[in-house]
Amino acid sequence: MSEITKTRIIDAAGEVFAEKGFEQATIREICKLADVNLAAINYHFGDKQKLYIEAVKSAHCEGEEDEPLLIPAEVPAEKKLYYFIEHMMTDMLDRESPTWHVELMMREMARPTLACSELVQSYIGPKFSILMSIIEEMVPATISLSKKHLLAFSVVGQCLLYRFHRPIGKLLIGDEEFESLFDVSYLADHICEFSLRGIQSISDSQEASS
Amino acid sequence: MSEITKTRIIDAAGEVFAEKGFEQATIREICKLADVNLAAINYHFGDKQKLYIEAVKSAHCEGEEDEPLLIPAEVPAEKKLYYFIEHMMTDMLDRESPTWHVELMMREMARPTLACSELVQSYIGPKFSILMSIIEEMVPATISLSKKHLLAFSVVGQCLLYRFHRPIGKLLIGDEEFESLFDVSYLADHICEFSLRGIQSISDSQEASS
DNA sequence: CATGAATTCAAACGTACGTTTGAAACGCAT
DNA sequence: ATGCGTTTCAAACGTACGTTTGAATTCATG
Repeated sequence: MSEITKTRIIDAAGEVFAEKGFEQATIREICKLADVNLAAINYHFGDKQKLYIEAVKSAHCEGEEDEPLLIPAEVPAEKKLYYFIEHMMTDMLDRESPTWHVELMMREMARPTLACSELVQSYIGPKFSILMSIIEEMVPATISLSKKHLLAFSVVGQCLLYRFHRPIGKLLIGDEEFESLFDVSYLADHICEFSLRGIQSISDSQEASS
Repeated sequence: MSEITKTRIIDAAGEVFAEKGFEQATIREICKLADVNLAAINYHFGDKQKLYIEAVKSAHCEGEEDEPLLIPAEVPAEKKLYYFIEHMMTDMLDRESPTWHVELMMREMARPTLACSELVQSYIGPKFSILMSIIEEMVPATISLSKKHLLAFSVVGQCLLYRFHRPIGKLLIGDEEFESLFDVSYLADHICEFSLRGIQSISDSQEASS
């Protein structure tokens, strides 16, 4: 029963894969970090690829419980939207050095591999469904599903920018200025207010045309 | 005078770097595509890294002239915003297989390397400035620069989502549904309308508090 | 304690990569 | 045609990688 070896390898692999990506990570570095022999990866997982998939799986199994997104049903939809955005931004940004679980999932989002579809199914999909149901509370029932998808994408697009294009942002407006914006609740406030009006706008124009 | 060799190499390099990224691209593949000898890269550029930087440079020098963004000064700011968004979306999405110039710049945005700062300075920066000046036409002068930056980020965040997270989108809502949304002017319409209200919202709340 | 399967280990294999080399081919002024 | 700097070429070098191997070790079970 050497499950402890397997988990040590997965932890080390998650860390290294998160930092360097699949191709740039080497099993030698992973094994050194896990303090196991080189051949252990082949023995326990088969090859590098299978280890990677296990690491991604582990990323969204362990990571999810961090602070689950539980939104009280009785609050108005506007407040739910704020909770959602704030939770998403916290997950992505609010750590000194984010745990490899998040980092690895973000990497998988940026450049999907085989492990991606499962990640979408068991992690991203459920979150997206929550957002969709919040949006559905705010728009008339007559609005088409496509329009609601666009609204959801507009919300998450604003959030993801700060995760995926941070270096560009710093180069664009300067390090200090950009970092000074980088307060989760400040950003969440902005995105939420911006989006609330946008959502109203679309549902207004839909009602007018129906 | 073997400038033609250099340009053949840069073209091939741009293509391969765009498709596979810096690390995954091999100079052997580049040389084969360019139909030059292996040693040509070292002779003309020094090493792989310097070739990459030259390729990125070339990407935003040649690529820029495609269809320059010229917005007539007399149209209302709302229309300027639409032009901007539509131009950005067209650049990023509206090609069967996008020219390597765009692809390479997008790759550099997703994971910046040494070549990034120059890309920001000479390509992204100017575009961002245009967006900022459009926003400045729409908000009261009293609004802070930070708030205007947030507004600009909200606009481009919505646009970039469709470029960088297309595979996720397809997995989330289904291939056909997602691709059916993928019409540049339809998306630009949505993002523009969504953003116009968002921008108004922020400037309203600013005026109320000032 | 003895036995056999499960696990670990050091070492090596084969391959692919970026880079270097030294000679050959070319272009061009004399 | 001769000589010389520039450019191309086939071949090799050194290194790092994923993977494999077969022996050594550990461990549970009888």
